[in-house]
Amino acid sequence: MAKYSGALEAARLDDVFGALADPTRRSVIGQLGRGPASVGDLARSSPMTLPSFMKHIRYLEAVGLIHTTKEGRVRRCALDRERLAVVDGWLAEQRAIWEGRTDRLEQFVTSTDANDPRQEHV
Amino acid sequence: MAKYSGALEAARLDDVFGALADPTRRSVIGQLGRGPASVGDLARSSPMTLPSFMKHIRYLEAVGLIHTTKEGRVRRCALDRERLAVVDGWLAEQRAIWEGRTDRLEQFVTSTDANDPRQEHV
DNA sequence: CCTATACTTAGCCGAGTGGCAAAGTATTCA
DNA sequence: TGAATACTTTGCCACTCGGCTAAGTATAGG
Repeated sequence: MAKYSGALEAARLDDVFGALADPTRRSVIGQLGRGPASVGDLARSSPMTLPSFMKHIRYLEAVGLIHTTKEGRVRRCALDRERLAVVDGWLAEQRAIWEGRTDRLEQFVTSTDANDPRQEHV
Repeated sequence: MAKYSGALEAARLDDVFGALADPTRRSVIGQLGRGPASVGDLARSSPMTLPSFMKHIRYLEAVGLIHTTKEGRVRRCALDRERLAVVDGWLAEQRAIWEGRTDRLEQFVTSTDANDPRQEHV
């Protein structure tokens, strides 16, 4: 789960990409894309035991891709779409590099330290 | 590095997302986006030892994000952009699930607005 | 031929991931 | 009240990851 001190955006990328690197977690994201659901609902489509499944839920929550609330004995999960934007941002940045323009789009998308005159690669 | 038997696409997603979950590897991809480079060139921007760095190179190569060739005593690395398309594909799939029609990057990145009746949070 | 360069191989290590089973807690329902 | 439901906690385990050092191999250059 990557513990950076300064590079916030990089830490988020580590976390989010790491979260997406697992089929169970991607499946959860896919299901929550259709609307909120309880842990039990989500777990039903997975072959693993509940404690194991819960680890994935907590991982996703820690990373900020989902958030959960307890309602009675049920834990309801919902997607936090905006966290996925860092992926789009990174991809856009790469395309900007390929196309030789290291400027506006990238600046906009990775808006963590916008007052930093680009200079870090190599 | 996930070894699936049937689910090819899922395995690729595991691998590619896994590859992107590391800052050293993302940095390599970023550098190679500007053109091919030797292992030494790439490693120079990283604080780690060469053997450690090489592991990342081999990881990226195994996943299909880069390919390398040996020229004399130098190993030249180059980016395989098309492998990154699986990420685009997955994101598009998610967007299709929760928005149904939006596919413009800028709009997605900026879309923290919720004019969609299906979601109450965010 | 000798040396510097550019990896490469081998082996070790601590931390983290991803899974399990068993037992516990808190609600809900009859 | 008592039982079923829906997690939750605890503890264990195998394996991978990401880093290291040390030593080896293969060119390139002088």
